Amino acid sequence: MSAVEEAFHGLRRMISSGRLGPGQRFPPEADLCAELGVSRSSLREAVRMLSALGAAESRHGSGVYVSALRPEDIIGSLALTVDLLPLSGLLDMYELRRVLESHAAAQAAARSTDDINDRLDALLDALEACDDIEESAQLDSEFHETIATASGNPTMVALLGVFRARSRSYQMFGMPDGRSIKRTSDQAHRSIAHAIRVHDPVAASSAAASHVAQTETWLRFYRPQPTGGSHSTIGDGSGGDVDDGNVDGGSSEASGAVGS
Amino acid sequence: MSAVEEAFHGLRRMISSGRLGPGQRFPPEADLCAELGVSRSSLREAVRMLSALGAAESRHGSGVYVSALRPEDIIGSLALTVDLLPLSGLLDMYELRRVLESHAAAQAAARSTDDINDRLDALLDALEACDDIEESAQLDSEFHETIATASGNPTMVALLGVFRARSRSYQMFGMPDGRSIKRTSDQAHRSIAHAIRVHDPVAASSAAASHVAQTETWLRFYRPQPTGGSHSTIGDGSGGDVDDGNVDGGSSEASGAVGS
DNA sequence: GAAACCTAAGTCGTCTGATGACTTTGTAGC
DNA sequence: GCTACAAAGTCATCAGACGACTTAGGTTTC
Repeated sequence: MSAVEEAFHGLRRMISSGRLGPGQRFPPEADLCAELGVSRSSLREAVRMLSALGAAESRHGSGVYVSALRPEDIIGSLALTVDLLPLSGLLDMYELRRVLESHAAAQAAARSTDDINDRLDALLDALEACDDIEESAQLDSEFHETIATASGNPTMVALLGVFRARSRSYQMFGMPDGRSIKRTSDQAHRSIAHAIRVHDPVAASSAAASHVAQTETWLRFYRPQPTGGSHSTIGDGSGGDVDDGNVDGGSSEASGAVGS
Repeated sequence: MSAVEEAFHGLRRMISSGRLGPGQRFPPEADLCAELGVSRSSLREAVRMLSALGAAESRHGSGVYVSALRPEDIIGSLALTVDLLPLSGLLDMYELRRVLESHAAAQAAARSTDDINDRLDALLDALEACDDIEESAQLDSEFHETIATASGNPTMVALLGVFRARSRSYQMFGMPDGRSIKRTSDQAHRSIAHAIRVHDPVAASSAAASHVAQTETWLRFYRPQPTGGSHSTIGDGSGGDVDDGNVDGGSSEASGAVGS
């Protein structure tokens, strides 16, 4: 095992063994080097890995700390890399998103309060009145996040957040049929919100599933122009019912707009 | 922005802009340092981050390469850190697992072939005949992975694999009622496999959901002894219907056994 | 001519030392 | 008590050197 791997697993073990708990501070770099038997460079690379994965956090001048170790922290670490996936892979993710979003809507319907329902309605009012592409994307995202939060599972919020962040790179509302797409999307949102308000989990679930599936279809057939550039599609020949022909992959730099 | 972050985003942009595609090689370290304006140490830390997240791969003597950028690659990077989560967080993840496992079973039921059905039956025969805790865990895991694979979505396979890897740290079959638990688990597996064989997605879905929920209940109330040590539970006061009282968190070092 | 071997260049992996920046703590002064 | 300041502790970054590994190309051998 290389020096960096050695250090990485050593640090990891300090947490998994219970020696260090969430929020606690690691010993100083010098001590860690001595204990793990590696140089400072290698140790630092190992710490970077742990912090990229959301399990540790380095504070300049203070020390290296174990993160809070909430599932959200770990899952959130995906956010910076899902952006890099080509579109063909994104479609696989949409199947997961559809299932989870649907479940979240059902849970939200079972547990919704007046506060939540009012907030959802307010967001939809603003969204329908909104003409700006970027702002629409933001409101759309908040709508879905509110539902996820209402479902009561922070891990779900984080995972759906990651999926949503990825979608944002596509100019869905900016596509040729943008206005028509947005109208359809607005209606779907109303259906979901209504089902949640009347505590109908089954209706909420299917409305959400249908909404995500619709978005997926737009993505697949309209082939939106990515905003940051494009790279070649990778061939993973196992997409199930996913027609992964020569769909071009792309990725986000400028933040575009999204319909989801 | 710090030097390492600068470098990290620079590297990331090389991919997202389309300048480098999956499998392609980055310029040598020296060139990257010059282009990004950072020292070699900082650059290397940035590369480590990217590789920890599954987006790049460094090969000694050869160069740094962009990964295949399949969703599995990215999601698989979670495997090394979910082990660190305390039990309270794990229960949130089980809700996601239940939903996804259930969906995968339904998809598998719709698409199962003779090969798959035979393989599932063979695994269950072996599992029921098996007395060794560790081997049981392995067979159990293969059973679930086969179903996920049959569902046709590699991203799902990867995500469920991550969840499963985490479960393995708990000695479920080794608990006081281990034999009884394993019998119940075996029966549930048979139900799932049967529903898949007869192409009944609804039955497969509910059988799988029920199986995961059962496992979740065992985990929550039996409080298995973690094998590697334990750390204090973190309080996230938002577990939905999850009763996150003073359940002790733990983590894996020795590979224990699992029922799932 | 083909295969095996060898050599050299290119590249990453690791270590060491030095300097700067930031945080924290304790102390002195008011 | 509060502020200001100084000192110690800690991480951030850079630079240089050497070793290990891979790759490519040429050479030898059969």
